[in-house]
Formats: sequence, C-alpha cells, structure tokens
Amino acid sequence: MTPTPDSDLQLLTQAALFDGLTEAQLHTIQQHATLVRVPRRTFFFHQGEAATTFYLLREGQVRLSQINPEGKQVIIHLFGPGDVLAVIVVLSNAPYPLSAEAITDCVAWAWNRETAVHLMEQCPRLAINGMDMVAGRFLELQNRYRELSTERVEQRVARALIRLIHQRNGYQEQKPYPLLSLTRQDLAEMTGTTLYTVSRICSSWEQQGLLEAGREQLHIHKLEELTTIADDLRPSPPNFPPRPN
Amino acid sequence: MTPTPDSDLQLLTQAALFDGLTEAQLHTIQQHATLVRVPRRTFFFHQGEAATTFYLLREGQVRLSQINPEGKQVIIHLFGPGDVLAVIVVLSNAPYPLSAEAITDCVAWAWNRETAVHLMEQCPRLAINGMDMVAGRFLELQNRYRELSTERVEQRVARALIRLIHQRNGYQEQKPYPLLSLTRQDLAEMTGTTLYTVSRICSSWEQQGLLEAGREQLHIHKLEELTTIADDLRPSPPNFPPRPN
DNA sequence: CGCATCGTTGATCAAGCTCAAGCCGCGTGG
DNA sequence: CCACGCGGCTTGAGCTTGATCAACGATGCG
Repeated sequence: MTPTPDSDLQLLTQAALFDGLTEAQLHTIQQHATLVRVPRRTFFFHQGEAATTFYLLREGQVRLSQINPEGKQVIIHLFGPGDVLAVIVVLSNAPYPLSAEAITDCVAWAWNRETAVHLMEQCPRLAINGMDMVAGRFLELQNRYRELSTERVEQRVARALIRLIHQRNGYQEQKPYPLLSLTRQDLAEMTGTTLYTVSRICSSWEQQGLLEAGREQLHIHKLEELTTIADDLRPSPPNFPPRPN
Repeated sequence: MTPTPDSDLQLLTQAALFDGLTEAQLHTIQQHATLVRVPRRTFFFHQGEAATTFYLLREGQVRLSQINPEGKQVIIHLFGPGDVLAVIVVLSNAPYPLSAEAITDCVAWAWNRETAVHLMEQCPRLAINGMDMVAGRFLELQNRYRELSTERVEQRVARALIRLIHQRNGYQEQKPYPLLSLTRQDLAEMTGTTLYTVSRICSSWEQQGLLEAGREQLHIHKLEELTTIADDLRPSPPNFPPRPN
C-alpha cells in the first residue's frame, strides 16, 4: 500500500460514487485512501474473513463468488473499473459473505471500515451514492434470480453474454464484441448451469455463425440474435404458431 | 391517508430504520409521515409504476413479487412489521421493479421521494440505517440465488420454511410453529419450482410427521429435521457413505 | 347451493446433469 | 526445441429430477 499520488485525484473525482461531492470532501476522502495492487488469480478477500476494507476498482476485472458447503461455486457478479467492492458489508461488521478474486491484474483504492462509516456520517451524499450503487446491483440480482427461476438455460446464457458486453465494453466497441478472460466454467457459474451445457450451447451458436468461440474468449457477431434468443418464449413442440395473443 | 397521531411516535422510534436518531430528527420524520391502510389482496404499488413513495410496515404481511413477460411470478421477499418497503428504488427515480401486495390487511407509514431524499441528506444516520437494511435483504437474496443454483427443490423448500419461521414469528412462539396465509403456490414462487412439486413435498413431510399441512397453512413440528434436510448433500444413489471428508 | 380457490395425485416426458473419454493449445522445463 | 502436462474445451450416452398435463377432492365464502 502506497499513499495516493496527487495525479490520482482526477480519477477519483470521476467515480460515480463521488458524484456531487465538494472539492474539500473529495480531498478528505482521498487522504484516507490507499492504493492497492492485486495480481491476477489472487484475492481481494475471502468469504468468511472479517470485512475490514472496501474498494473502488480502478483497473482490472474482479470475480465475486460464493461457494457452498458442497464446494460448488456461484458467481454473483463480475466487476470492472469504477465499480465498488464490498460497500454493503463494510457497514455492518459482519464477515465477507463471498470472495473477490482478480481475474486480471487489478489496481484499486481502499478504505477501511471506520473511515468509511466516518466519511459517510460527514457527507450524507456519499452514503446516498453508495446506496444508489447498491440499488443497481440489487436490481440486477433480482432480475437474475427471476431468470434463474423462470427461464431455460439457453436464454440465461444469452442474457449473461448481453449483460457482460454492456457492462464491460460500455457499448462503444466495434463488432465483433469481444469477451476476454471468460471461461465456459465462469459462464456456467453465472447462469446456474454446468460447464458442459454451456459448451454445447456455445458450439451450437458458433455453428449458426452467431459468435466465434475460443479458449477463454468469445467474439459476438450477432448481438441482436442473442437478444431474440433471450426473449424467445417457447415452452412447446417445435414449429409452434408464434403465439396467438 | 390521515396525519399520524402522536401516539404513533412511540412505535416509530422503535423501528430499526430510525436507530440512533435524535428526538428532534424523529419528530421531523414523523411530521412528514402519513399513515396508510392497505386491505388484503390490494397493492401498495405495481411493477412499472413510478416510484414515488416508500413505506415502513407497521402491521400485516406483504408479498414482493416480480412478474416476467410470460406471466410467471417470482416472489422476491415477504415482509412483516418493521420492514421497509421500496427504500432502494425511491432514491433513483426509476419505476418500481416489482409489485407489493398485501396478503393480510396492512397498516404502514409512508413518505414520498422528495422528503425521503431530503431527510437522508439532513441525517446521514438515516441513510446509513437504510443501507444496512438493504444490505440484509441483499445478503438474503444472494443466498437464495446460490441455493437456486446449486440445491435441489426439496432443500430449497425446507430452507424457505425455516426462513419464514425465523422472520415471521421471531422465534419465540411455541411448537408447532405456525405459518399462516401461505399457499403452496407462494412457496413454489419463493423457491423456483411448481405448485405440484411443493404439494408432493409437503404431503411426504406430513406422512413423516414432520409437519401438519392445511389450506393456506403449515404447522411445523420438527424444525430440526427440516434443517437436516436443507443441509443434506446427497448427489448419489441411496445408501451412500455419509461423505469421507 | 354453487362457485372459486386451493390442494392432491398419477402418468408422462424432456431439459439438462452426470460421467466418461478424448482433443487442443499453451507454457514450462528438460 | 521438443515433449510433457495442465487447464480449458468438446462431445456422446445414459439417466434423474422435476415440469407438465389432467382429473379430481376439499374447503370456504357469498
């Protein structure tokens, strides 16, 4: 951990978490921040450890996952730059309910529990922003929960890909949209299915020219088609009238 | 909507949401509150409406559910007295992402969006408490998501019952623990399965003397056994060595 | 009494999980 | 530079869980 150099203040101010704060407040916040580097395949924290720190991710990709007694993993979220790690849990001093692993080399700002609470009590705006970010995550999780309850595997995988493209590349990138450092296993753990099923689905989509599949990467050619797959409701024998309603 | 009578201030102050606030702050909050009554089978709000109001539930049971394009419902949470409704969404002025229906006659305090944001900016403590409550819900949802991903139906139903007993009756009640106003359909929508499967499971449990099943109610006799069912990992043919590890 | 809502149970069937076997590509060390 | 091994991926065969459909029973309410 090294003290944050001045040049970083710029970057800090751009984060959604700090929207609407005054110069002075930003300065205080920045003074209490430390910069951490977390190399690929190592952990920000493990499930069960005391939640002492929260992070604002500057560079890299982070996988938030929970593991159950049987050893099965579930991916709750993938984070990218600008996202906030462990805001929720750091307020109540419960243990981390899940683990955060760097999928690529990461750089993040870190604050500890006490300063976090203190800062929020000083500037309500910070608490409100935090709540807002939690809200977004909450909505996403709610939707994924509904999908897991009601949709078939193929649809869920399609949605997962769409979601990843939106949040990772922030849209702008050219077709074919790339998804890197993403294993079939990851996709399976995101959608509540198995490695095997994901593999079959990807193969089938590749044959249809929908995407190009590679080791730890996919390149999506026809996003629109994925969308129609995701929204396609057909609990019925092949060749069904599109739906009477 | 009627102005809140003074006698209610007592009750207000007990809510976890208002923990650690000063007398003065409580008074302000109370002044902006209105009391609403929502009869059984009617809605606090519907999915898709603009989120204008948030609620603190005083009496009754509320079902938070989301409905998908196909018309399938999913129950995200059941609320009881002291719980907070729609805190998350009222900050961002997005539409309600789900519907809230009274399963029994309800009484609740209500605040509108503007006053909520205003109050939180005034007393950070309120924002922090709100975040804390959201955090709890978030953790629950995360766990249910993992369960839905990794566990079999029977386990999920067992867990759902356990959870309901804890949060409804707050423990203290005598065996047999009662669960009222709870249909098989509700249980199915909570656990991501069908009415039929839940019915079969309940029948089987009843035969084993684990509980007593009735119309819209269950009386749990052996909570402990439910726990062992919930934790029972056996992805293997009957009569399997308990697990070597 | 009749209707609506809720619940039960059997028969059937398919989606997707599991297991097994083998391929491919890459990085490491001999 | 090659070979080896590991991590990731593919594909087939078989099987299980739990969904679906259908018919009927029970309960309560107006």
